[in-house]
Amino acid sequence: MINYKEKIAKVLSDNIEEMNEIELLNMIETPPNSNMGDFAFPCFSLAKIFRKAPNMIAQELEKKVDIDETIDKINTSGGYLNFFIDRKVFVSNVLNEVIVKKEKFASSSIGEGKTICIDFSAPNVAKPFHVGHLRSTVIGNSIYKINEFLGYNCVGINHLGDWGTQFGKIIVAYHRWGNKEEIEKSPISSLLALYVKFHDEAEVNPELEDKARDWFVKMENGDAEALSLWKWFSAETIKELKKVYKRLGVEFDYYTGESFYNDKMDAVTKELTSKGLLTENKGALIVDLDDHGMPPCLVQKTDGSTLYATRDLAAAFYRKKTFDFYKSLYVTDYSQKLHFAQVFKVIELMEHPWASDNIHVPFGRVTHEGKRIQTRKGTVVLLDDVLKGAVERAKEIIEEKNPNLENKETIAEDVGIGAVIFNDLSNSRIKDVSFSWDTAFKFDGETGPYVQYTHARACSVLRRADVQIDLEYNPELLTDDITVEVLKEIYEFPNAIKDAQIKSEPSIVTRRIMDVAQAFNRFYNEHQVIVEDKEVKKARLAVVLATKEVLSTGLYLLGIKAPERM
RNA sequence: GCGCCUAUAGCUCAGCUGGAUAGAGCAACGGCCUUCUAAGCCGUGUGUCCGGGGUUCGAAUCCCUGUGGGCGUGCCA
Repeated sequence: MINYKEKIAKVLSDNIEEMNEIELLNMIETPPNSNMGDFAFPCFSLAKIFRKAPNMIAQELEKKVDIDETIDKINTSGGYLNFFIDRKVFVSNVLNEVIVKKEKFASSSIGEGKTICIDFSAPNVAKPFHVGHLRSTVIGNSIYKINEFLGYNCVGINHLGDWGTQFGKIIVAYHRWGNKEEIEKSPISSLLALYVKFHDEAEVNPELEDKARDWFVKMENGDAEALSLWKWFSAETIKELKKVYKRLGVEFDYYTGESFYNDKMDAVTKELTSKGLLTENKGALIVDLDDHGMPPCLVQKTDGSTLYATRDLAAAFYRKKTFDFYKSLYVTDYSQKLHFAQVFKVIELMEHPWASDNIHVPFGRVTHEGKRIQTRKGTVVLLDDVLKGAVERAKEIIEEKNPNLENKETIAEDVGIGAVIFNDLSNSRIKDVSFSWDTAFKFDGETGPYVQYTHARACSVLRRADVQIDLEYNPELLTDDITVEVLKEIYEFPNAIKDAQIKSEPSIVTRRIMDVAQAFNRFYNEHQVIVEDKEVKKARLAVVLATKEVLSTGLYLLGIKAPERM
């Protein structure tokens, strides 16, 4: 597609020797209102250089600057030089690109040959999957899809919380209060009950904590009973987890949880020792990070067992060795910020140049009615309940609006789950989200169903028209404000994806497809597409097709289904 | 105490590496379905952009400082 800003910057640089093309490119902006122009160049900063008033400079440039047929006219307004694009050229340029590339529109090969590891979701085994885990899952999944779309080779890793002292706790609890039949019947809820009970009891009986740590030491030392219990608990929960992922449409390339690194931590400790980074402190082994303004990174506990950081170090080395990644992302909530800063710093101190390729992608925490969600306190909002509610709501609306729809169940599932995912991906990931049952089930306005509905609507028009869409349409019929607005949004779509990739920020894609949908709905209400006039019909259908492609690609990148009817 | 994050309309949030009258959705009220899906569209209004300084021709945006909220700060993950 035509890069207008580059074009303008190039011509400007021929007339302004004092600045280079890149500087000029960064100065070009979009006016707040399209009747002021499509692109603008503010001349204020040139006032000093030329010792002239900005509006004078703008007027002089107006006379000198001449682009080509892509720019229809240039005028000035105060200190601004405003460019008006040729709408016919613009419209056909954007539409042709989408019509030719179809679902590949906005994709790229920029990442070819580069591997990106994405560590996401990582729920704890033996604990229920709640709305908090959902964030890492959907953000990570979308980042995966976005990178893949831009040509990167992605490796999705589910770093399950399947190792650590928490298992000691469950083993202790199981020995005291558990029974086999109950766990087999409903593994997650029984294990959770044991976990909660443990914490309640430990408050009055703190020695339980010591017993739990002892059991974890046994696990790390290969104790048969400890390991067989651990294996059983893990297997039961992973079975349940896979059902959830299937429902969410999320896949992983590897289910290598923390336990996977059990035999890979020694090597790290050895390397740390040989590089003189490990020091003993109060019986524990640490890497001192005082010089770097951070508390020490704990690598081994007094009792000889390992920690989260030890496993993350081992994981980083394993991933570098196995995948030779270009970047390695960790999608977790921001409370782990310091932890990752420490781990990455340790790798840097070990003098591995790829230390800086590790990136923590933090996101805000989920609260429920202002309170934190804590598994052990029992204040969880279970994902199952949320999905169930959303799908039921979708079903109700279908019965009300479109009772003759085929495959109601499937579509209700797509829409309900889509609403939940979309909601989680619509704000900047760093912001805390306050979960509320009301907004989770809202299907009006800036929501997933709104975008899905718009997509289904576009599909419906295309189906009814039943005309093959090709490049033989007349762009002159598409130059009105409302239609051009749709194409401007589509024009920006590829940039949104690139931006989202750079920032690991799926909400940029979410916002953009919202805008596309909004512009399209305006167009849809203003212009009848299926009309007698064949020329008009064909031209408008091209806009419908382009919108449909962008919406379905956008939803795909967010991990949301785009049903053709709803 | 120290470090990081955050503060924009009644609520939930956009606002790109500073630029022209600060924007959406929700909620409220009014209008639009004998024409392609009304889960839609159009209209009506509200802002000390947390306070105070500073840089700049220009600051919601950058710097300093204060305040509110969140998170982290050695044997959890």
